[in-house]
Amino acid sequence: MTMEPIVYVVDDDQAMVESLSWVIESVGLKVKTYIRAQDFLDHYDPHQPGCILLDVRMPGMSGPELQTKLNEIGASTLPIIFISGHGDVPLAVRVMKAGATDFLTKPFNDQVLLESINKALRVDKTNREKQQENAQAEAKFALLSHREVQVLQGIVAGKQNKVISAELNISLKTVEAHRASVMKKMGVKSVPELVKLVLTNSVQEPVSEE
Amino acid sequence: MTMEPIVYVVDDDQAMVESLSWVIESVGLKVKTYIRAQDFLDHYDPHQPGCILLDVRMPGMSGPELQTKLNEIGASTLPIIFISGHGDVPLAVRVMKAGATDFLTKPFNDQVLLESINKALRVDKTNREKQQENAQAEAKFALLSHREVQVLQGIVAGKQNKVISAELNISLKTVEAHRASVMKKMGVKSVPELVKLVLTNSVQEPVSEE
DNA sequence: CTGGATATTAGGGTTTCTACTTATTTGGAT
DNA sequence: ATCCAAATAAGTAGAAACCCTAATATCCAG
Repeated sequence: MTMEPIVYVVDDDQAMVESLSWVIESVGLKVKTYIRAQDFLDHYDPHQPGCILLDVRMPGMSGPELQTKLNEIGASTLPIIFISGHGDVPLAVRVMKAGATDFLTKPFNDQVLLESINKALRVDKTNREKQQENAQAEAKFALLSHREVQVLQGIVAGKQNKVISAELNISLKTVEAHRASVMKKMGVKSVPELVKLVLTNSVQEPVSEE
Repeated sequence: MTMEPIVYVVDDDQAMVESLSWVIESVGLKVKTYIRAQDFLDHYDPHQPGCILLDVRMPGMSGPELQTKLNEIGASTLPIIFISGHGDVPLAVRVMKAGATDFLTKPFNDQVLLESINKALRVDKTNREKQQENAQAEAKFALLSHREVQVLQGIVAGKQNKVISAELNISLKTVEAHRASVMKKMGVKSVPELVKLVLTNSVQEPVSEE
């Protein structure tokens, strides 16, 4: 289920919106337009891949304000390309530092626009793939019981079963049972696979205090 | 050997340089100044922590040109804070996309400047720590013979010794010997440690966010 | 030529992990 | 109260890994 990406155009200038839509659709990309930032917020689907072409200056919620809001809610960070008619360097720098992928000043070349959109869509794609992997690892992790998590941490920390059993005050046999259960639930057949799964998916690591 | 960071000021405007130096030194930071980008290139030490305050427009090599050059040679990417007297949005966006940590337009508040410098120095510090760990791992890795590297890869891939021996067409006993040698040379006592060492140090990238 | 590093193999013993089965207890959820 | 998942634990057997010593062959450098 690889959804076709959508280029969201958020701009209050009707003529600009139509012009942008024409250019973007001319290369076969889907476009959805909003004349107010709030409209976008109300209707967008976090699971839909794509990117945002966002006007800086709009009545109501401004482009940068929308960016801040999207960053705050966190879920599904669509890449944002800002579009501005006036040269405001501090603003441009601020939104770039806040994670925007580009900041275009009018008038701009169609080629520049499309290039920027393509890059944003590529970024979104890799982000989503990463998130996907992560979600799957999290889902498996959620299946583990409290004890199993403790044992998992011991394994990843490189501790032997007997060490884990001593630390948790349970028998070696019990640790072995939990260990087998962990391997099965996490869907791996070797310790290195388990370690990789845990490390590359930002699952919590054992904090070895000393 | 934690060297004191140095704020490099690269600007052809003598008055500006003195003003910046005064502010930066007033909070106890060391400053070195250059009136030409080439001077900086000729004299800077990649091992010296710090950051660069870089004027955009200079006779000879411009600020962005220096940034490009530093990115090309790659080694020791000092965080760069650009300083500009004129509002050129496309330029600001370009250098930010190229990795600059900030872009200040004159006139700017001392507080803003110092805040930006502190952030750049923090970024540099974490980058260097990461590079340090990486270099140590690389050094250990370099000690391994060809065969040992092959066995290491097998281990990290989660293969059993007998599988590795079959793939390399050598006896199980030989694999065991190489395996022990690998663990010793890499300075680890368990497979999970080994996997972590390899995974977290195989590919390094400079950190750029806060 | 010789010493050192590397690669290869082996024996033998110890430790650890895995697989399979069985069984008791306990704390929630229905 | 009953049922179930989780935690606990034991046994047995075999596979795999670890540890130590030792031997042979090759190649390179001093």
